Amino acid sequence: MPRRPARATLTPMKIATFNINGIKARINALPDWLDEAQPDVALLQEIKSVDEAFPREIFEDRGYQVETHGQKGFNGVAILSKLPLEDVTRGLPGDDTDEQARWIEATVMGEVPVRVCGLYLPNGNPAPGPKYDYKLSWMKRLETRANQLLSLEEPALMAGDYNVIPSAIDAARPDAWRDDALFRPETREAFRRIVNLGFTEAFRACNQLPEQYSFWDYQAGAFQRNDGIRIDHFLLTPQCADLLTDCQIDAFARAREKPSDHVPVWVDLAA
DNA sequence: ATGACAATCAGAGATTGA
Repeated sequence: MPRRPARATLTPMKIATFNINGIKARINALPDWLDEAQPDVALLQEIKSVDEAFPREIFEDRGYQVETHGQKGFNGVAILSKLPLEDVTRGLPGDDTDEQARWIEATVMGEVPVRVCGLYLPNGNPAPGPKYDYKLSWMKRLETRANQLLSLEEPALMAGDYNVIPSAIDAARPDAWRDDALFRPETREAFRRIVNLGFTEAFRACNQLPEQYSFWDYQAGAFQRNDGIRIDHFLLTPQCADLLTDCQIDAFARAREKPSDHVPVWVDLAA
């Protein structure tokens, strides 16, 4: 991780990503984690709710501005922010026929403004097949947006559930995932293509240890056996990476009452 | 080899997820 200390004049900004697997099902676990972790910004995926049904008061009462991009039953993303948000946009550009709610952007107005993009990348199983084709085409659109963000030369990040296991070290049993849409070579190649444009993958910039996961299946005691995968990521532009001071996974959230199958991942930025 | 688990919509069981 960057050794340079945070600039003393700037307050740390904690930005988290969390696939909550349904806001209705996480109506207690999410507020409990927010109260404990105190992120300034939380990017949420799989709210599985239309905008009108999202319980925004729970979060507004805690001082968060709430911006949602929902749909009925599946998918859906949101941003909670204690700092003002500007220029909120919804939907990943590049395909007007795509009706799935998987992308939301806003500028967080801290001392240093940071453009944040919350994403829920398609799962893609079964692969090969139309769902996998959709995943790869979505990643191509993501690459286009990533290039646009880089060209601004400003602090920006893209974070969320990428549904990508970047490397074998990021799975407890990589061989079990070889043919899966989350780990197929084309998936990893598409992810690398984006990272290699010039992004910093925040977790691996801070931590090279194995057995660091952000998802465990609900079945067969996967969490208890730490049979997990790391699929929730932060990609930072160079100007954002300059602000990075820490990135951690709140694995403890998986041991709580009625947990999501994902846990929060967060960065600290000197912004 | 299969199912195991959870959530949603709907109001049973199919679909989706990873």
